[in-house]
Amino acid sequence: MKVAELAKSLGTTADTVRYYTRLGLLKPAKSVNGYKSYSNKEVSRLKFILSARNLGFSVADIKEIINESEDGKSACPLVRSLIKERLEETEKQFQAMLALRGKMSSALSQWEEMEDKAPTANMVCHLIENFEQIKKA
Amino acid sequence: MKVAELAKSLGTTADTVRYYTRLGLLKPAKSVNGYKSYSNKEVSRLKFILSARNLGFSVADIKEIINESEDGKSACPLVRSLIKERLEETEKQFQAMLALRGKMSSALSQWEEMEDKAPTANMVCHLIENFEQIKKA
DNA sequence: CTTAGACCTGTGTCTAAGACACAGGTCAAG
DNA sequence: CTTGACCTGTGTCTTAGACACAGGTCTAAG
Repeated sequence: MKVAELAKSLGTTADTVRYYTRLGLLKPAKSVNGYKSYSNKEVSRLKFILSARNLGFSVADIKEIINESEDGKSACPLVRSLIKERLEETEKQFQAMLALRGKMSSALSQWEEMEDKAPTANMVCHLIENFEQIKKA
Repeated sequence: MKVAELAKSLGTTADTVRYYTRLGLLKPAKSVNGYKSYSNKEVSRLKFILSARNLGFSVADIKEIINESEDGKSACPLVRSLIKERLEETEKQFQAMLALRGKMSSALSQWEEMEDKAPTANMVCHLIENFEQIKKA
């Protein structure tokens, strides 16, 4: 199997496959013509990687998980611990985005009814420089 | 004013100031000793940049805004149009994070009551490989 | 057999927004 | 003058791939 075939068969891109290969997550054999040749084992390996990415694991996490399992150990405890970390991070980012979204949409609606002003020596744009979020009552 | 002084006075880092300087958003004079020397104008300029970043504008956006204002034009229309774009992006990311968060927390709770398993030839971790999100009723 | 064109490949570079490392410069105290 | 503390500019690193590109491969036509 060539790079593009593998990629298409699992709905991803050749670049992604190459990237995982570069990191050593996939270990294709060398074909006679120098092309990388992926076996069925690589297919299920890639399937695993894509599932894990989809669940929020980083590529580094996945590398760690694979290493553990290649030592014959159960990766389950590691997997549980990693997802706990990632979930916390996601929660933080989620809250940050929530706040940002509120700020932005508040700014947008304020600005729609404010006039344009030309810049001055110490003011680039009064919309931004005078914006203060209205506190919730 | 030296880099670190400027940074501290506005609650940011010297690296950030250097970064904006590298991009040409700040234009310090050269001090005799080769150090960059920031004036009061730079202070308000940096204040503007930080406000804009805080509102979700990218550094590239800010560069564009500043360029507009340095041409003497009002940047307000550009600012309104840019924030609309950024807000849409933020909304998309927000929804993505919402979904991811749900998936992750669902996985975590499922996995807490599942047993560990050793890896097999075609399975790295059954927790991940067998995970399927429970559809909402 | 040869050639043209389409498609594929591996490698190297680029992205955002700074953080970090590091060799060397500056400055005040002794 | 020297020591040490702090500061500086420059260059490299980060994520997870996307993109560019020179060149190789393969199929069909001549």
